[in-house]
This record gives sequence, C-alpha cells and structure tokens, in this order.
Amino acid sequence: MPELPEVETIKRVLALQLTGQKIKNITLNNPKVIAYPAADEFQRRLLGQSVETIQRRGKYMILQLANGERLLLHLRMTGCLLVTPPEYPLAKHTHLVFSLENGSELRFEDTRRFGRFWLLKKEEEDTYSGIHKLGIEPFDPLLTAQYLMAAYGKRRKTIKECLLEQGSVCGIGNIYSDEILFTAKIHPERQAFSLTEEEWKKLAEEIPKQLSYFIEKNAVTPDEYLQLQGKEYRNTPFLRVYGHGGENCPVCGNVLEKRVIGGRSSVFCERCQKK
DNA sequence: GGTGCCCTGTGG
DNA sequence: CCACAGGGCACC
Repeated sequence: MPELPEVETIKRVLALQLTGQKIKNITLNNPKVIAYPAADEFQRRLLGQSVETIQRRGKYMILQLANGERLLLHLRMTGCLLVTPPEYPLAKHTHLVFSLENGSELRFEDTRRFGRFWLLKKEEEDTYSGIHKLGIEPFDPLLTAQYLMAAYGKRRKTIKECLLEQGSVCGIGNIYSDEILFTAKIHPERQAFSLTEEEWKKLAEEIPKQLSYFIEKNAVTPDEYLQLQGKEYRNTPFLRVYGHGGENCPVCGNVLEKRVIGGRSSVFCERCQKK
C-alpha cells in the first residue's frame, strides 16, 4: 500500500500516540516479520523500551528508542501499523502486538506478509534493512534538474522505472510515479536519456510538489485512522491517472492508457504525455 | 535488463 | 481458474 505520503501520514498519527510510550509486552505471532536480529533477541531488547521519536526515511518508518536503539519498519505492499484499545477486535493477519504502558496496543498487520522489522543498536551500522541504499528525500533542496540529470540522464531505462528506484530519490512508488509523470507531461516510457533539460526541470518541480500535495490530502486524525483501520487511504479521489485507466484524461478528455511498464501497471495520457 | 519470488486476497 | 495488487530483492 504505502508510498511516501502514506508512510508520512501514518508517522504523523503514530507520533501523537506513541511518543513517550513504554513497551510493556510483546506478542509475536509470526516471527518471519522480524528480519533482524533473531526474534527472541528482538523481543528481549525491545521489552521495557520507550519510544522517543518517530521518523520517516523514504518508505521506512523509524522509531527512536530511549536507550538509543532504533526500530525500523518497512510496510511493503499491505503492511499496516495501528494503535488500538486492547479490546479492539484483532485483525486476521496481525503478526506483532506491542502492549503499551497507557493500556493501548500498537499492532502490525500485513495480509501479504512482505513487511519487515529491524532493530539496530545505538551505534550499529545498518547494512540490513536497505535504508543505507536510499537516495535523497524528495523534499531535499538537492533535488534539482541537475541532480536528476546526473542520476538518470544517461540511463536507457524508462523514466518511470528510474523513478521507482529508491537509490537516487527515495519514496516514490507506482501510484505517485504515474501522478508525477502526468503532471510533468512526460510519457512514462520515455528513455531517461532522452529527456530535455526543460523536462528534468519540470520533474524536479513536480516530485516534491505532488508528494506534498498528497501528504496534505492524506491527513487524518488518530480517530479517523483507527476507523479506517489504517487501510483506507482517503487520497484516492485526488489521484488523476492511477486507477483511472480507460477513463477520460482530466486535462484533455482523451481515453487514459493502461500498460505494464517495467513490470508495473501504469496509467498515462498519450495525448498529454507525448512519447 | 528481464523474470521470478516472497504471500494472501480479490475480481474478472 | 487465472491475473493482478500500492515493494523490493535475488538470480540469471
């Protein structure tokens, strides 16, 4: 599910609910979700720790703990973090539950079980989670036309595939790559090296602009988030192309094309996004 | 670079 | 029944 805007939304909700909370108990229903270290050590080291701050890096969430350790999480496709009252019905694919000092629970659910946790010691170098391979944040002032050109400008891959990589600019997934390319008026199948300076400039503009727009549109209160069970994202009515294949382009009315690019389903307007 | 895989659920 | 789903990685 979650790309950067969704992870940011969840982060903002959890920050209100988890900051300062101590982990009193841990129930691990599916040890596979713990990528590192071994599940028993993971539980032993987390027990009794409290959450100091919550950060986001790319699509990863980072819980900074009072003892200097950090808990990392990647939600992948269907992962979901939710703070609930203890009596709240347990969802079917709940793999991990933290009971907190104030009586509430932090639950991790994930239907497809792709999501993973990592727990790193204070000064421990993280070569496990993949977070060390991430490129700059989309809101980094370093993200300029020049930066994009240097990163992708010689690549034969399509620009859509480049945007999905996390190594130069992180956080963009399949939905927002389509939205970004649509507003930048760039055909997703354009080979990266073929983009003009004007187009790199537009892209550098639209990447942070679109992502922050959707962060705004995502905004929920903790109550709303619980009601939506951390799953339904409210931003979908604002998506202009993703999920709208076969419908009319919101700009020119042309029928939107749906096509697999780099193994991912993609929607675009052949008239607005010239090849 | 492509392809398959990790998983479960849903919709055609 | 099969194709596909918002992510990422290993493996030719």
